[in-house]
Amino acid sequence: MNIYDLIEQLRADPDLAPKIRTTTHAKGSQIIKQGEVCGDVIFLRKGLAQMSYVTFEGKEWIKSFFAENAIMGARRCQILGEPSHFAITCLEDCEITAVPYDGLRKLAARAPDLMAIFFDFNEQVSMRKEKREYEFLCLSAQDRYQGFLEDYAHIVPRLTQAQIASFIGITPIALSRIRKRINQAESRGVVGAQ
Amino acid sequence: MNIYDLIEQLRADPDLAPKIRTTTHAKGSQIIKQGEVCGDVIFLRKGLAQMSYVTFEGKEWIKSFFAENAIMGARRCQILGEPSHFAITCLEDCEITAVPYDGLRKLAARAPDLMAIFFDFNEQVSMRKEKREYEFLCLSAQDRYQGFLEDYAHIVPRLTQAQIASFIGITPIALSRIRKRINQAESRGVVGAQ
DNA sequence: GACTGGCATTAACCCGGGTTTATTGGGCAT
DNA sequence: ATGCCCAATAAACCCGGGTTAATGCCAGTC
Repeated sequence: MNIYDLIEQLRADPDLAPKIRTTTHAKGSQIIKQGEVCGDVIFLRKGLAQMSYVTFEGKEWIKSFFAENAIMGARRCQILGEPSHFAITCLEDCEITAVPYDGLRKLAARAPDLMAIFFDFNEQVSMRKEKREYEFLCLSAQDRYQGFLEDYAHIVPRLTQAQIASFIGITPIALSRIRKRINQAESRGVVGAQ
Repeated sequence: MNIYDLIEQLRADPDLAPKIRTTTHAKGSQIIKQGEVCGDVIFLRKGLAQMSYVTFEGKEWIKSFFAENAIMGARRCQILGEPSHFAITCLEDCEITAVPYDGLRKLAARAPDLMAIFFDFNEQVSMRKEKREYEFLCLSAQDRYQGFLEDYAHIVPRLTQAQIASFIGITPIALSRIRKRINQAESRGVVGAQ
């Protein structure tokens, strides 16, 4: 199910339709700011975005990337109405459609097929988070990096090393060292083509 | 909503009722083994259990603890029918009620209030996982330990240091060093009662 | 009381990653 | 071509946590 069909389905509801807004955001701007409340479910039509925490010391740790056709939101705001612990920032110019969560939740209560879609969506998110927990618990930084290159191959070309490092939980310097190690291992291990 | 009421509600369904089994498991035994398929949703009536990964090198990393009145299961098995990446092990003698996920899922599709319960349950799990991701990304081992003591105060007395260490992603030796640091800081900082 | 096994702690050593600072090199505007 | 900015790399140093092995400390049990 792509988000365009889903948004069409939401627009069909007369209560919800007037609350649905489509907007554009320039690269670098923030769709949700850390510490603010935003109860919207955000459908990313175009562009690339990240969710990230900024710590007291001013360091930024990226918790997720989102590309075209993704669904984002701050669960904490949606469910509890409390301020978001993280920000959503545009890494490229973005086009989004925002739908208030409570309206969506009410509609879903009346529309079992919609509830099922979000139920399945939650399951997908759960499984991604489970994998990420596994990687932090059991894998080294190098293993996490190599796993990232595979899993996110489609967006890797659009990211900087610093962004990738922040996502796997290390500094850009440490990532640079890891890349060096990998290159050295490869040049030692691989016999030249001729 | 406690699990006893929920189980009663599930038993009311004639299709599902015969598939519901209540069993006991001795301390140390495994309810789900790593690498095996178990599509059950497991209601923990009594006892204490853990979910954990065992790596190639034989090290065990604990991903969650569950006490009385908790709901557990391997999402991967339930949703995809694939082998579980982790095991569920009893830390005390346990009494559980197991319900097949697909039956539950079908019933939920017909019973919106049940779907809503599981939807909310998923939201709770999502928020816990989000917190855990934050802790691994942004906090030091010491901060994670002190956070654990607060969040899990009710089960801390039932756990060993090694289990706590495994949960926060360090070795028991490292945890012992952290505890020493904390004690020293306290004895320096706190003025005696008299 | 002596033996045993499991848990927690300690010490000694090593290594990966953080920190700081400096260098390189590629885009891009003027 | 020049100068600027930023991403990426490199070098030097430090520290937290892993590893191994030894010690202390109970609680059972015979």
